[in-house]
Amino acid sequence: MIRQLFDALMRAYGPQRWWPGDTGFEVALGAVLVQNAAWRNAEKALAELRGAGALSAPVLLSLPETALHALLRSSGTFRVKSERARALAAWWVERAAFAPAVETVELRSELLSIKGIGPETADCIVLYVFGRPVFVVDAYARRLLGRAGVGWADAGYEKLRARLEEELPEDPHWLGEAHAVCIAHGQATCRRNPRCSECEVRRWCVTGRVHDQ
DNA sequence: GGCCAGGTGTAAA
DNA sequence: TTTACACATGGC
Repeated sequence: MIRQLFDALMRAYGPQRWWPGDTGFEVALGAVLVQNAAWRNAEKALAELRGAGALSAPVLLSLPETALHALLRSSGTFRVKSERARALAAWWVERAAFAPAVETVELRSELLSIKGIGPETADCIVLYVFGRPVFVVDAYARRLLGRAGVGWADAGYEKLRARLEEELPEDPHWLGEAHAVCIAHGQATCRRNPRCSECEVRRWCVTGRVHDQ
């Protein structure tokens, strides 16, 4: 049932080519910068960093605090994110090269031990940077499942993630697309308007289709 | 002007 | 274990 819902969404929205980024570090940094921010604004900060030649961990670490603040300003909460970006960069310099040899569970807990990396951000990195099969639980996924009538949609992060990973393919590419269509669908439907909860997801429950036609 | 965006850490009950 | 709040910019 969950599997079929995602399949329907994937058919409706098509391949998403997500997550964007030229390097692993850029993708990981993007996951930090998008925290509680619109992607558009996170992207601006990444562009600023690129312009400054600071889209690499060692260079980012070498920047004075004030310079980093200025570059990250457009992503919001820039003082907080400067510290988080640095913590990530420090881990990157030290550990990223060893990551391929580390078990997924271990890699995940390493990332979670970095200050400023919580479960969602860690899973984005584990999935999109290191290609491990994890389901990224975000607000969109939660809302989607809730509207589809999934009873355990409001369970805690770990519980929800485990349950979804149990039911879905253990395939990083598929799970990446699954996360991406949650976002595509979430952004295509109104976030607050209650009518939207009567929208495509509910219709899917009846017709097996996300969109008409 | 007000509300919100692909969250997390901390403090307090 | 749960809840409340700070963090701060940019778009609508």
